[in-house]
Amino acid sequence: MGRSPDSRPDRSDESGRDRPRATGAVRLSDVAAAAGVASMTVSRALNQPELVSERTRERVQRAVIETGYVPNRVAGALASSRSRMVAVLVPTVAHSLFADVVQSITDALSVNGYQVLLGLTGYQTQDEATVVETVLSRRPDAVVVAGTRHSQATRARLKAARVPVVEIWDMSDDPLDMLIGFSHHAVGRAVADYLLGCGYRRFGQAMADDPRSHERAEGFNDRIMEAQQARPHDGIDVITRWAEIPATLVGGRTAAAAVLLDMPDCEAIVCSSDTLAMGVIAEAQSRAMVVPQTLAVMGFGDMSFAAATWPALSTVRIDGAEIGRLTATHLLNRFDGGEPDSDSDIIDIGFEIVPRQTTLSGAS
Amino acid sequence: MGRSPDSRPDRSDESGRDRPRATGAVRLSDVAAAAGVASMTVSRALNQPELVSERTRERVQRAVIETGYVPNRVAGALASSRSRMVAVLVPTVAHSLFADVVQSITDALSVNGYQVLLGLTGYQTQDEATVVETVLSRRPDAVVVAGTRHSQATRARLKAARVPVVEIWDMSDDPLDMLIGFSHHAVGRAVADYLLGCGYRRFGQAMADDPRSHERAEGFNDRIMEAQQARPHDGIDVITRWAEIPATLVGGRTAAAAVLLDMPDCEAIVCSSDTLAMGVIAEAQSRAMVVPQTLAVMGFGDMSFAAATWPALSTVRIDGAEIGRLTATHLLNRFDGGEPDSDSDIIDIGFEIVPRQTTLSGAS
DNA sequence: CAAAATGATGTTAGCGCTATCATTGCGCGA
DNA sequence: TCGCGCAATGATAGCGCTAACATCATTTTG
Repeated sequence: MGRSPDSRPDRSDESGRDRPRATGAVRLSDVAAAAGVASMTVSRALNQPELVSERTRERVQRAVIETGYVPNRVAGALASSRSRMVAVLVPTVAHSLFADVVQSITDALSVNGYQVLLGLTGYQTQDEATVVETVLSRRPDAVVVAGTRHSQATRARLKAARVPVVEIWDMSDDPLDMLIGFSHHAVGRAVADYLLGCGYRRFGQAMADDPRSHERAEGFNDRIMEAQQARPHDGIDVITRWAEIPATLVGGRTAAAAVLLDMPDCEAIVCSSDTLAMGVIAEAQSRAMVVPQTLAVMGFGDMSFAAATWPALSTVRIDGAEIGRLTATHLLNRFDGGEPDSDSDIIDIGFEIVPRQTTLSGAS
Repeated sequence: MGRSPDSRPDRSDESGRDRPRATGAVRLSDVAAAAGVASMTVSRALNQPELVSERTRERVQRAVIETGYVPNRVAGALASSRSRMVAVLVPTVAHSLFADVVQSITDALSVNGYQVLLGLTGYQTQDEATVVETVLSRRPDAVVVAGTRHSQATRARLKAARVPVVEIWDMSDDPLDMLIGFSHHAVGRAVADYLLGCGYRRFGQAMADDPRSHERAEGFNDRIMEAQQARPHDGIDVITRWAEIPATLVGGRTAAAAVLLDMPDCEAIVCSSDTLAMGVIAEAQSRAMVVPQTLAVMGFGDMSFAAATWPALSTVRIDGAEIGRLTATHLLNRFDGGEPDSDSDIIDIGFEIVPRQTTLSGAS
């Protein structure tokens, strides 16, 4: 045959490489030449060392150092259809709750040689669809995505990708695959329960206008309505005002002002984040309202500053790092051949009400 | 020839694909078959649409939708040696300063089709070397790395990678390539200057034990020593105590306690982060010391809570988002063929002292 | 002691895309 | 009318690696 099927000779004997250097980088075959073995043997020595004799392994290791070889995992991923990348899609990392999750996923996965491809979806559903398509084009071995409310297109794409998917930071009856989060609705109910228990009756909500805050607000309102029906003459009531995202102190002040305008006798304001809560406190102080005696404030997130402010902020704690750890564990299990199992693949990690000084915990 | 050199037929006419589906995913050639054109034409229609006639472009677009094609950029990256990924290496994202930078780099790059590969280096130099090697194996088109103090191995690897490198969050006389940051030493001096101007004489430092905090402490001490020499009888003095990383409130309290043990008449404590500063304030309040009358406190970072605490925290503001934006702009310029230019490729974005209520700004 | 099993290494054939060059068709000026 | 330039498209040959199978030398086994 004039043209041998081996159109790309890969002489691995000492006579050396002969394909002209295409990219300037050291390739597997260069290491192979230096070690006097075949490329495949180098590949094995690096990726499945147990299959290679000790003598060869050492020679290869020496050759790797000598040549300064850095594997090209792009090529490796293409050849093996395993990219060893996990896409993590969150609305933002400039928000310590999601940042904690990203941090702990990254930490846990990196130990096992996986890397994180970061996708920031913003708070708009249509952005999510674009980001999902973009990250899927990298053929990640798994996708972690915040939230359970996705567009039909997003769901279809994620399913078509045929990779493990973990939805986090939320609960749902109908997860795509794995689900590790908590119920925002339950948070709202629990907060209402707690504040009713403290004896408050007239509530404002200062909530960021994102889907998960909506759900917490809904849970809160549900519980309040139950209380209204149980005790119709107690004057229990709630109004909700929405703040722009991202949540800022100023947004909190504005929302608090709106609440106090429409409900001047409001006793407690519930916020969708600790940051908004700080703004609410600032607004209260600027009106010479005393927190919590005149106005109670409840945050969400238990960010690092919540315990340190004065008065210390009552809030709801979510263990984001735990979500990240569990996510990593479950993914590694799947990569390791573990089968989907709807029992253990849906985890509600719950939450914790943290009463501090911005709410009066007097018995009702 | 029995074996045509085209060992992988890619019939693009309507008769259809014939390589058996290897991975189950839709390939470029499937789209080509559906559109009745060659693979290459589809590739062009997607990546360089201006080279394709409008009629063809539309047919391809229809075929893409019809087949549900998601490009495989792993293959694309291998073929073109351009991955359209930028590696971003920071110590942590669970810290709003770095999170802001990551957020703004990601935002700015994603508009141009680039994605961020996240590498968390921790605060240890040896970890950095490993992370650098790992991310370089993905052949990113650029590397963004926090800090300028790298091991020799790291520097060598980054240089060998022959990609643009941006060092951020720091200043140096000897950058690897581009540099966008500020001088920690100058921050330390400026803080000392400011506090001396406020009339304080006896200083403690509660600093996290990381390289950049060390540099700020050094700058602070340098300025203090100058003041001592200028006014030897004023009793100007400073002691420094180190807190563990990550910086926490408790770390701040502990460091403050250590300072106050060794220098009971300390007038002002300078911290390497706002979080530590909150801890210092907490410790002061627990000792019934009044901030700022008995003890002044200075933070670093101007995190979201700094303005909202009581008393509001005096601190140093760094515009992390601006670092991210500039980084993205400079990288995109390079990708676009821009040449290195040592004048514009080294940017000191400076910082800002933000006096609030934890320091007495009385004239000295 | 032949046959089968095992361990170590090598060979081949792609993974799905794009750089590059080749080909085709068409308009246009001399 | 002929060729030239240009625009549009196609064919070919890899990018650097690994899955899968092939080979060969030992070792084990009945």
